[in-house]
Amino acid sequence: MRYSETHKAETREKILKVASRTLREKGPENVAVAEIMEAAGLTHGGFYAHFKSKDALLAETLKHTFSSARAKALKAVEGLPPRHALAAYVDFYVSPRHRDFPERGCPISALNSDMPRQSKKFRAVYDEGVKNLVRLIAGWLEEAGYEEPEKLSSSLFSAMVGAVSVSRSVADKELSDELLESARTGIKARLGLTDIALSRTHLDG
Amino acid sequence: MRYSETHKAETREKILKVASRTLREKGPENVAVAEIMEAAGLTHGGFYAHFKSKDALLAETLKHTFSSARAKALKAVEGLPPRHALAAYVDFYVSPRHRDFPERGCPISALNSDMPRQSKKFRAVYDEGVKNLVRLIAGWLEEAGYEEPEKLSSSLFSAMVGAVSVSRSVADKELSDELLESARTGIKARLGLTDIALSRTHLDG
DNA sequence: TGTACATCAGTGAACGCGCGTTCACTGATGTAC
DNA sequence: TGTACATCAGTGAACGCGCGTTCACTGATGTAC
Repeated sequence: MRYSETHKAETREKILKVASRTLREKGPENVAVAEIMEAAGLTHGGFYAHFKSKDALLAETLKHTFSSARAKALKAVEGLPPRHALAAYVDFYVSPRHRDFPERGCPISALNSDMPRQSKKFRAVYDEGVKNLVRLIAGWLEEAGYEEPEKLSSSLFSAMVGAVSVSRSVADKELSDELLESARTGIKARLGLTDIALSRTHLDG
Repeated sequence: MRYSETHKAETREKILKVASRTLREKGPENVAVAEIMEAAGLTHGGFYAHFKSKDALLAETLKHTFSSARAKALKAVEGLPPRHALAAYVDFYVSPRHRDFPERGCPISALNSDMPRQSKKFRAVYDEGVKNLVRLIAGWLEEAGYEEPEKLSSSLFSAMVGAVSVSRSVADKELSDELLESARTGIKARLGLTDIALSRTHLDG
C-alpha cells in the first residue's frame, strides 16, 4: 500500500506522541516498542522504518516532550507581568493536576530518578531541557527584580521538581496533598508571592 | 551441608545488604534475583529459601534501607543543639557526597520517580519511611522554635529530595554542582541558618 | 491508453537474551537406635 | 561406640515470558515504456 507524501511523517509524529505519554508514565525502561506501535495503530515490525533503535526513539521522544512542555509553560504565564508569571508558574507546576497526570506533565519530574541509568544521548537531551527551564525561570526572576536570578532559579526549580516527584511517590493521598501544598506555599512565600492568589484556571481545565 | 544455627539468618542479612545497595543504584525494576544472589556469594536457586518472591525481597530491603538511613541521619546530628542539628542535616543531605553515592544514600532521593509503578506493599513501606523522616525533621524544627513545624518540614524535605534527585539526574557536572549548591544555600537561608557553617566531616569520611 | 515493473510503509513470524520462578537433587551434619 | 536415616541450605538445569531486533514478504500506487 502506497501512502500520501506526508503519511510517513504523520506516522512518525503519532509514534512520538504515544511514546511521549508512555515515557512519562512508565519511565524509559518500560517503554516497549511493540506496545508503542500498537498504541499508534501499527505492528511492531514497522518501527525500524522510523527509528534506528529504541534508544533513538527515546531521545527523539524526550526532545518532543520538552518542547511541548515548554509550550505549555509559556501558555500558563502568557500575558502576565513578571511577578504574576512566577506565581502562576509555581501554581501551575506544583499542582494536584500536574501531580495526578505525569503523562502530560514535565519530564523532569517524571524521570529524574531514572536518569542516572540512561544512555549518554538521552541524558544529553535531558540536560538541555533542564538548562532551558532553569534559564526560563531565571528570566522571569530577573524581570521581576530578584537578585542572583540564576542561583535562585536553580534552587526554586529543584524545590518544585522535588515537590511534584515526592508527592507522586507516596501512595497515601493525604500525605501527598500535604507535601504538595506545603511545598507550594513555601516556595511562594520564599519569593514573597503570597499576595498573588491561586488562579483557578491552572487547577482545572 | 548443615550450617550453624545463625547461618541462615546471616545469609538473609547478607542478601538484604547487597540488595539494598542495588535497589538504590539501579531501582526496583533492575534488581535481578540472580545478580543479588551472586553478589551475596550464592546461586540464584537458593533465593526462595529466604524470600517468597522478588517483591517480598524488595519490601524487606526497603525496610532495611530506611532503618539504616535513619541511623545515619541521627548519627549526623548526634549531640548537636536543634538549630545546629538542622544545619548539619541539610549539609549532610544536600551534599556532593550524598549525590555521588546513591547506593549508600536516602532511598527517597534514589527511588522517588520509580515509586508510582511499584507494588502496594513496596509503596506502603516507602510511605512509612517518608512519614518518619518528615516527623524527624519536624521534631528538630519544633525544638528549634519554628512555627508550623510539620508544614515546614514537608516543604523542606521535598526541596532537599528535589535538590539531590535533580542534581543526580543531570549528566553535566557543572550544572549538577550549581543546582545542588544553590539548593543547599537556599534551604539554609530559608531557615535562617546561613550563620552555621558547613561542617567538613559531613562531606568527607 | 495499457502493461510491466519498482517502490516502500507496514506485516508478522522468528531470533536471542535476560529474567523470575520451579524443582529434583546434593551432601554435611545432627539424631535415633 | 557405631550405623542408618532425616534434615535443609544451597545447587544448577529447566520453564515460560516479555522484550528488542531482524527479515522475507505484501500490496497499493507511481512510473517507464
